[in-house]
Amino acid sequence: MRLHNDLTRTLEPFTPLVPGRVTFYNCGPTVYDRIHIGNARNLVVADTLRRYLRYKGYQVTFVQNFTDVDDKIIRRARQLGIGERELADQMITEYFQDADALGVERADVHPRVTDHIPEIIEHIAALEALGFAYVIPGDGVYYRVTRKPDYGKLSNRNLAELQAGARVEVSAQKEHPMDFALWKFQKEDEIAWDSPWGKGRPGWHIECSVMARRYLGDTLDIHAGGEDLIFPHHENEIAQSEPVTGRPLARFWIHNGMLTVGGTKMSKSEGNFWYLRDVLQRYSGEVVRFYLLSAHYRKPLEWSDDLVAAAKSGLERLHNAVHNLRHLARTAERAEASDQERDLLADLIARFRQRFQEAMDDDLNTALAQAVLFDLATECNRRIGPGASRALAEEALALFRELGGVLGLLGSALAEEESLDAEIERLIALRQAARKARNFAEADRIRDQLRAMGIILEDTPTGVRWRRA
RNA sequence: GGUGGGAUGGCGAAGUGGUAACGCAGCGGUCUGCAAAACCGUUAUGCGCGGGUUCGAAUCCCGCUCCCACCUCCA
Repeated sequence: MRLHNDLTRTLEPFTPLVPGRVTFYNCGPTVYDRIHIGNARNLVVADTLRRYLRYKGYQVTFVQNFTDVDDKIIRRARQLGIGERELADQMITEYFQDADALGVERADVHPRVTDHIPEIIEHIAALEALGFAYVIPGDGVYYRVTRKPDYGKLSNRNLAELQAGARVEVSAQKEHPMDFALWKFQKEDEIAWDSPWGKGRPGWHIECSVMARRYLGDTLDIHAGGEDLIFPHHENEIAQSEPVTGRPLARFWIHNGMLTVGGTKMSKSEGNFWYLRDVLQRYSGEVVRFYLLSAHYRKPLEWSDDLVAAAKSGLERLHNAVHNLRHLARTAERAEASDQERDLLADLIARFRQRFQEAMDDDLNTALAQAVLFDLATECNRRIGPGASRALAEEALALFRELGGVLGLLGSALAEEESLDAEIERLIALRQAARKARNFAEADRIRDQLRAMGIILEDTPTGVRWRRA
């Protein structure tokens, strides 16, 4: 598999440090609010990469943090009149509801900053001992960027360039404008912990350095996040980690592109964002996930209702193919596959599994992988019809399950049949009787009635088939 | 000012040297009692513009135009 490594800005063959095992850290949300659809893209991309690596046979250890203390959390908690921990707890609960809807699996560890204060202090002390930290009284402990000759290697810029375009407020007391806080001293009655430098709380970047190391070791195989985290967040993580461990923080840096609205980046500060929760009122998590994977992860992706609606139609095509196969499996008169069917199946599996893997191996080309699923659907629709054996239909379904599962899609369509309630069963039977009596007006009336109840009927050569709208 | 990314049919989106995937939308047809679903056909002689290299370029080179992101919190 090849992945685009943002550290080298090239496509590189991916191999983990320890054969067969992958350590993977994704920068998780700051839990001061519900996540928006842009956050969702990062979650889905990281989750999909994780699933694919597992599919390839790697044992993946996936860690994603919660940033549960920062300015925004403190401000929000005050507005609401609750504690920071309480707010964070609430938002973490909300987070899991949203992530679950998207089919994003739980990380192996979801560490929280406030549970790792001693390790953070220890790390800052280590930096200080190495001459990478200094105190600004009344302000905080700062990182000394000029002490790191390769500072800027991830974002591909040097201190002179950074300084030239700096929009950051330059504190008169900072040695360099790019120096950043490792520890912020307590102001007023802000939440704070004791430290050798005084009461305060961690700076933004230090948490990831510390928690990634705590759970995954000095060097991660993959560190992911949104591309807007490249600078300063990930640059600063590297700056903090590498002097202490003496090792590269991560071997592969993977960043997803931004979601856009009207061509410009979606962001909380701009206000042009949609909460995932609200989007999920209109579209299923699967539709959202499918849309988020419909473009390559490193490209910007426009978010609009029309585009998502079109994706929903496309996904329905895959669902229909699955429903067709399930109906065939259910109604098949023959259990065992014929020789001819076995050949067909072997051909389908060989071709589509390979094409799918080639797509995913090429820097996680999920758009192409989806196209493979569409082609598979067409092939199944064309070549597996009435008269097919149950074995053939079920094996084709297994292929959908395998490939769809890597993308985190099609789970519900493939799931065991929920039973219809008796009233609906009765209406379907009534309509069948009406059709048999060639009372089509009555049959159509019942079909419309069921349609209004969210049940779509389709008459096939092997009997009536229903699906949910 | 610096650093990157991008412009592909009506819409979205793959494709980085061999003659334009895939999805949506549209149109025509087959099937159907009618539908739905599905299938078949059809919709870019051309991939921002102008040059160049090559037997051959959306893909490489040069120039130009426009757009976006990052350099501040952001996924």
